[in-house]
Amino acid sequence: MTAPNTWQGVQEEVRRRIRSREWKPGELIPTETDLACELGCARTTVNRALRELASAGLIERRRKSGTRVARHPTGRAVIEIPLIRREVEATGARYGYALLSRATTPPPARVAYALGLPETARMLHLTAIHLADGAPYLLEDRWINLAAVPGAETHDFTAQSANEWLLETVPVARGELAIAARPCGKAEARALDVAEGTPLLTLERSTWGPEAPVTFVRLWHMPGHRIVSPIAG
Amino acid sequence: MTAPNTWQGVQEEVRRRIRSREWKPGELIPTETDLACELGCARTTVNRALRELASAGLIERRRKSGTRVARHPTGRAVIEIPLIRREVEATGARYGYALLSRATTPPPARVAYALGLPETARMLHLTAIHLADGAPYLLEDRWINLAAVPGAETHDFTAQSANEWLLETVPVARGELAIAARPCGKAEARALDVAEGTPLLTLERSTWGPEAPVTFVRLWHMPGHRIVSPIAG
DNA sequence: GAGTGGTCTAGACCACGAC
DNA sequence: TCGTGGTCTAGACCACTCG
Repeated sequence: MTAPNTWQGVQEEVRRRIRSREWKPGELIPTETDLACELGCARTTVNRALRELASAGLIERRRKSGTRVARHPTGRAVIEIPLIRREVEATGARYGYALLSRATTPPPARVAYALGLPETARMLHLTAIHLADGAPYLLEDRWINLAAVPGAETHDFTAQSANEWLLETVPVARGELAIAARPCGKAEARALDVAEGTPLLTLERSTWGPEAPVTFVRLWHMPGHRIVSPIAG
Repeated sequence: MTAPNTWQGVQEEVRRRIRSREWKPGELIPTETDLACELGCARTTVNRALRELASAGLIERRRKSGTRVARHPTGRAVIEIPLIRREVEATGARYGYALLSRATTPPPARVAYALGLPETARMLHLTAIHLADGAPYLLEDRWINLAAVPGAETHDFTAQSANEWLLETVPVARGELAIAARPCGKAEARALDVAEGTPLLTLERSTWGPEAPVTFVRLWHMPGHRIVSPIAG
């Protein structure tokens, strides 16, 4: 039990009232000042508690009109995106990495489109495989915008994955993640040692620096791979 | 440009110093008091700014030892889980729904395991299809724990999806999401009108109430479906 | 033991937005 | 206009944890 005059306590109490339908969906709840008075704490404390509930989507707040219980509480799942090496090591397995191919070529349309670059852009194309205890774990298909990361052209990616090098080298401003199921192609089948056409979970990440697009990567997971995460509600 | 003595301003400045390597990964940064003094604001303001950066994983804080720049900044993608009806309507399409099957049977091992229930538990098994502009959008394969939601046994799910009914009826305490790529089975192929074996993106949600497991659902998306989300870093 | 972050308070002013 | 949430301040005490 948390003390009721702490922000956690206030939050707990508000959650309870929402769960128990004491405050119904769409309904207005008391103002911060009133709640503070009722629960015997400062308004600041109530504000902190409610602010977090609002960012979690459980309530909706607007100046002047007040705070309402959300009508359609939308759950949220947070997916962590760690270094691949750490992801492998976290399972207790030994991590391995090998560069499969390297070329400086213009990007295919889908990559140019995802990053908002012209198809004539100079890009470095790398494919690499990540291993767990010597077995294929993940296939990485990466495109790096040489205009944004000129150092990549001369860097040696045989020892360290582009994943790690970029993270250390380039300041990242924003990114986008796309998750999809795709049939394994011929090249992926060979690299991962699975049958062509097998359904594979793919993650695509587009990354932008402060000014220019930096990199686009498609990760092919092994068959059966699952992304698991708790849902905050 | 945000005023430097607001919490957003402080956060911006700290982010800048980390991006510019002025404060390097693993390095200790000044104490809240020092920063407040330097930036000309109250310690409370600095605290708020740093608290959010810590929960975003950009810095690591410990009492007494201080605040460090995280060594391995792990990106995070937040996936929203709305009502399926709202998800469809958000695309501008007309939403449709049809119940395909209904039975009260013991769960298969994978469902029992996911919820931590015995395989002898009484469960309601529903399959339903969600439509966008009359075309298949999503196949729902749901198991409901009748011990936790007795009302489900007599409820009519032909008009309203279990998705919506449960959300309105049962208080949810926590949940888990698993994303995977699976080959389309015979039943799914018929319901979604796609070829058997086609790679489909599946979402599995397990949901618990305050005391007991409530429901397990597997959602089969149409071929090519992507989950897209910004990455916070 | 002492330094650091974590939190609460009481008061104040501001910004948005419904009326 | 004016009520509501959003934020800043200065000060205080506490809790954790390192040396």
